[in-house]
Amino acid sequence: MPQPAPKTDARTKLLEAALSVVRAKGYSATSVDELCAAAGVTKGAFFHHFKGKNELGVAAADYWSEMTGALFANAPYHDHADPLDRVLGYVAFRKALLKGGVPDFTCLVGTMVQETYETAPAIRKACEHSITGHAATLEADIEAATRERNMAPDWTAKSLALHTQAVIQGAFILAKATGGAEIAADSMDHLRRYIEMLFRVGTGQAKHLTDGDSK
Amino acid sequence: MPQPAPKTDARTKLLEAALSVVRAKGYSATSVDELCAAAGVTKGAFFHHFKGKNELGVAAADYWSEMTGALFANAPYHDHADPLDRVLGYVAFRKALLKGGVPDFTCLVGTMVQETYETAPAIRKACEHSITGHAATLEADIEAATRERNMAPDWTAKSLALHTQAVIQGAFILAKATGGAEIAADSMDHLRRYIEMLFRVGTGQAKHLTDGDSK
DNA sequence: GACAACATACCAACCGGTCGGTATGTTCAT
DNA sequence: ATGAACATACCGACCGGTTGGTATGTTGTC
Repeated sequence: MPQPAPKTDARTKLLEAALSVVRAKGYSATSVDELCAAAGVTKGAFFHHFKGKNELGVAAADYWSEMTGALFANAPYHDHADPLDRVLGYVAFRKALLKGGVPDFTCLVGTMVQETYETAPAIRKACEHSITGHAATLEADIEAATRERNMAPDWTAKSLALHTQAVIQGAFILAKATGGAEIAADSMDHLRRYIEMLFRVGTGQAKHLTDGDSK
Repeated sequence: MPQPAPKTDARTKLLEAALSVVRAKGYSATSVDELCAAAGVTKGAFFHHFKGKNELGVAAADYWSEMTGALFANAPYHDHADPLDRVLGYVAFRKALLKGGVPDFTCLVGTMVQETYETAPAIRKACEHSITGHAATLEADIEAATRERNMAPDWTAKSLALHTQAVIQGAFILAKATGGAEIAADSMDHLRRYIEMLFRVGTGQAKHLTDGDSK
């Protein structure tokens, strides 16, 4: 009673509900009523916290950035000394995340931006920020890995970081199309192989790892 | 003799309208009324040709397969003698297609499957068929390229063919998120580089041929 | 008693889908 | 060759449910 209990408030419950419902049904097909029902709150609570559905969309994208940001920040792949191992560890971590049903491991902002990129600029921007912000966490390690090896590649660390996101997002689409994660896992294997090759046979004057395989 | 009407019928006009409207707004956000208005037909015509919205979704995916199938079948990259050149030519062709506004070059079935994979199994299946069918047109060339070089890779032609689709679909998502095609083009460059490296063309050394790095 | 955090009741617009109807063939026995 | 019987393509008013959104409480806390 004197202590305000740490109960989850309606806003958080709505955002949490948005994560699961929108990932399963898409943004447009998710109604406000449905969101309220899933969150166990009423419509009044919804419009108390959000001006409208689109504002919830933006908030959900931001919330997603927060959640996934924490997940990846605390992931063990950062412990590697070699920045390249951190990058490869990231890809392995992404692959390990492919568990459970398709809606459980796919990306909220990747789903949302497809539906809203032309019709809801605010949501598009929030999704862009989420994806590019996440890619940016890889960029430093990629950059460090090239510098450590005195490479002068004809690609930028930024473009490779974004490419990993493209592969991952595309893998999710294939998973949704086939109804399973297997193809997505295969694609991430190809991504891992690509990165390994980039840092072994530099395009240009770079050279690396004269002895055998890493495993 | 009595020729069947040479005018475009309502069904085709509706499918054509679906391609552009759905790619811009998504499937769920596209209403039947809107589709009819864009096609210049009435609602009666719509429900004469399609049992419901979902049946149009399936027909649109099939129509998309038909249209893109013809586009790629007639594309010039098939003329290369070396199957690897055909694969690389395909990637270059996909990159060259990144012109105009984002809704103009993105993929209908990739967009639709994200919204419907859980709620409309028939559409999901049609989209899966469209993507895997398109990937299959690459598989033979990839297979031939490996055989021609006596390679025994630890990846399959099928998985690489599907990986190209993952990269392309993911590139579209990034294009939608950023509002431009530049990042998508960069990602396709990475894909081209990956395939080149897999087959050790360009600056790479073809040291692996009988090197025994396969399983 | 002011204010935030919710709940309840309600609305107008819009949604997918239905339905009775028309215009234009096509078929085929007469 | 005609005309009844039937089929196809399309029209647009209409229906009931759902939508995002609003207006107005109620409740607990400072």
